[in-house]
Amino acid sequence: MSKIVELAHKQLKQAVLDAVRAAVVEGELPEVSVPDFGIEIPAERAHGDLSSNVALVSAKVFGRPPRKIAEMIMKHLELENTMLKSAEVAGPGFLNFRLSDDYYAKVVEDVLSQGDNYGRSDFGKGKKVIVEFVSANPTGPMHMGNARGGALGDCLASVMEAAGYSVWREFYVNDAGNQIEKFGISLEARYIQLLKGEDAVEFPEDAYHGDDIREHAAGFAKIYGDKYLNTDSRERRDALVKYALPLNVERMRNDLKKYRIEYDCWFSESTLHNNGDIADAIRLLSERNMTYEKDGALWYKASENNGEKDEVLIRANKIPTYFAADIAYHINKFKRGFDICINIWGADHHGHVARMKGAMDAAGYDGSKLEVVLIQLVRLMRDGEVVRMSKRSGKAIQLADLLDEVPVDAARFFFNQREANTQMDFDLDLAVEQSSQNPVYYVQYAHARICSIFRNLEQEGIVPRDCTISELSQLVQAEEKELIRHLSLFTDEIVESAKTRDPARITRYCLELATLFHKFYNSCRVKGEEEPLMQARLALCAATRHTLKNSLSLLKIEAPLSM
RNA sequence: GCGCCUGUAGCUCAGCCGGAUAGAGCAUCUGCCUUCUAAGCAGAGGGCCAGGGGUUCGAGUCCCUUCAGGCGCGCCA
Repeated sequence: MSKIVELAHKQLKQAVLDAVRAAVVEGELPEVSVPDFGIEIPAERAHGDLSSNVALVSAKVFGRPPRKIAEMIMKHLELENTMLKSAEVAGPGFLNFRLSDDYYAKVVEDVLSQGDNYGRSDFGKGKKVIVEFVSANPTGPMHMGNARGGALGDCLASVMEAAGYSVWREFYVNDAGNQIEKFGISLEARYIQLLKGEDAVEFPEDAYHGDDIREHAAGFAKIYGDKYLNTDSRERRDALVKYALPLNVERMRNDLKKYRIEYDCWFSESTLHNNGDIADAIRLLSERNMTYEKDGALWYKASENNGEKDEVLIRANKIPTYFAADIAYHINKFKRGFDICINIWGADHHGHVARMKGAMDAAGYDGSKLEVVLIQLVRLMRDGEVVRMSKRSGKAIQLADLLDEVPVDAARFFFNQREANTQMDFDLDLAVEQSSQNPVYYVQYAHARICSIFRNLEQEGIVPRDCTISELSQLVQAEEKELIRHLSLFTDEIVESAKTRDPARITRYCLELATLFHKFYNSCRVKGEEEPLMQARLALCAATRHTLKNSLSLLKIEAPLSM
């Protein structure tokens, strides 16, 4: 909470408790402790600025009707020296409070004094958080799910940073295991087909059919010619993978960079295979009596640790499973000292969540520190119909396809409009539309409008100056108060967003802020007002601009100076 | 079959720890530019909160149940 909001809440709570005490002393209420009560902002503005349900929740312990209790508290309320102006009893027993004008003035002053830092807090107390997201399979291009996961994961990371966590962004590169084997088989088949004709070998049905595989094979052939045509298959595949994999990873890195995502670390799964981490993890589980052998494979007792059934760690062919590697990877994260490990996964992996957490417990780590945010399917919509095919590849839509059509600002905003765990349709027509219907432009327009006000006044030689609290207290119109009230909630919104791991709250906050500014703009003029009021409104504009910019920067969306 | 998620206006979605008359945007209709950006604002219509039980001062919100949709239940990742 911003410190002004926090102070107002504290004062309200104290005033209520003092009033209850006074009523007890007078013998009007029995001497029992008041249950924890809430302070909230009433949906209906006529109900005041803040409202408390203290009388409703304490009806039982006091043995009086809520309304009566509210009236008693009201009678003893002492609001002097607080930022609360008045109070009244309403409805079934709510106590409704009004905030003083200088409360609003202080909020504006507070925002301005914090500037680019407004909204940041130390809620997270510097706890170390790792957010692992996208982690797309490096055997091919990234798809729509990765696009959504990227926008959400990156924004969640930013939000947690702003909420006072120490955040680490990581991409887990699955450069080992079965899918790499399949990648090699696919490349090999295309390589041979390229050199000896399409009919030379049959392309395996379950291999990767994308054009990117052919392109890699061609690129490889250009360098090595037929050098690997007659070598041992193993050697050939390894060479092909060694050539193509870095190219794929590099492409992902570039695409994500275009998408404004940069990682602190690209963590290779292969290092876990090579440095003994996987063997160590399996040994650890075995020592803790969590494994057994059956049918030539080594099994992990998942069913004893939150899993639905037991899982194979080492196949009969002695190759560890993906699950084994993933256990080692997460142990590695814990060993690196992260207090919270957040993974952004596709919802199709949800079956994996409980057993992964269970595996951490089984290995002697705290599985509850591992959190998974699941992302549901995205459908791309054009003209009201689902788009399945990519124009460029004829296959599934890729992240790169999306960015060909949709500005990064729009893509990032749209993906952050919905909670992760709900299916969403991405409206292509809307995302590219440069009009008020497009929410991104609506928000950016508000920012550009504010900048324009400053430009215009500057041309007339008017320079914004610091205002006194009493000058800022002239901001008393309904539209001004609503705007300020929303500014005051920003810090809290970020904290809430971090707590619930839900960055979608930020886009909603931006939209609401833009709306309130547009309303203010239409009903209050800045230019041409008396100097003190004009300066006070300029201050409000500046505070709004900071808050808009800060919230957009959490989403890594530009705040344009003009449009 | 079992498990997870979802169901709120014609459409897309909010609804905070259970609070007062359930809110936005889009779409539809009506107004507002000689004054700081009309990419804006003001107003109107539109609801069995999927259905049914329960918990309590009070339920869109919590519990049970039915229905509908999505996903998952590999020595795949």
